Amino acid sequence: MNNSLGGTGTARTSALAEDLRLLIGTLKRRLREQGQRGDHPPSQVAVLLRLEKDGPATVSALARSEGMRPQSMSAAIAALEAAGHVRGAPDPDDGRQTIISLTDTCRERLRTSRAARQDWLSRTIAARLSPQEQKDLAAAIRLLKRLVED
Amino acid sequence: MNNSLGGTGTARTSALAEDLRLLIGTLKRRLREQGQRGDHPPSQVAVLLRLEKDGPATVSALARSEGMRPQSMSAAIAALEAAGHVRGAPDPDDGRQTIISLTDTCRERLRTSRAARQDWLSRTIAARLSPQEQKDLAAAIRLLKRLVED
DNA sequence: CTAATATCAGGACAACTGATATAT
DNA sequence: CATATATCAGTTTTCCTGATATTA
Repeated sequence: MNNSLGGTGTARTSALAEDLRLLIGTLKRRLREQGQRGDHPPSQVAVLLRLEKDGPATVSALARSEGMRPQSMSAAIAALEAAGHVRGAPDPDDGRQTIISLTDTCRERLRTSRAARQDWLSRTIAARLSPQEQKDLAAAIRLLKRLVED
Repeated sequence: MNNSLGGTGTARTSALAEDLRLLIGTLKRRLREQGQRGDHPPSQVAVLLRLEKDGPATVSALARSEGMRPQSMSAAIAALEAAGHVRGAPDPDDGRQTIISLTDTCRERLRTSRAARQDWLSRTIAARLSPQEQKDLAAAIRLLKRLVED
């Protein structure tokens, strides 16, 4: 809280933070390069991930979750439905709503794409770090998790 | 290279990779939440970062770097110029070209925005990790850098 | 004359706002 | 009747392709 760079930590903490920030950017980029998603816009991919994580939902609920207008979400859902990634079914209890859910095909594609990214990282860790270094990395991950808690 | 999950590493390596992948995603998200960029589209922000990193360049060179058409880059540059973020000057040696460079104001904004993200991370490290844990983290960062080399 | 640079014109797409039909 | 859901219509933005003027 007294170095000249305006931070609240020591100079060594600042250097550590810069190293970590740049490293996170690079790792994220490398992960993204593996196992490409389909050619849908990011917002549509986000909808698929949301459906996978939270289960079936209505158009309006999805729009709220993704910070989009319901009209835009309708169009996005229509595109995803045309591509066979989601399916709509009328809600038996509320005739206004349509329940959107992932198709099994899409669920499998998401799993495969995730596995591709995961496998690259897994292979790289196995190839470049010794068993002891892997233990050290596991310990470091516990430290890093503390940084994002709460 | 013989576990049932189809990976090439051991089960423990796979678990490590999954932990790390999720952690990277969360850290990246937290960093992004700090110090928001202006309301320019991502491709225009990318142009600013490119100019900051590599120095002044022509419209065509920028278009090649960012994987855009020169016509689209022209429009992007016009928007950035209207916002006072870049400035164009004719090339004295080649009358066809216009050299695009960052304004001092923009360079300062980029620095400030980066510092905001950096400071959050720096403060969090200082607040949540003991000096010994910070040393451990520095060692772990050296390990992680090996994963992205080459 | 050929190649490179930048721009003008028009189109496609994904987000937006406003208005409307249907169901609770 | 008031509220919520979904959609129809039109606009804005950002990318694209095709064609053109200028300079090397």
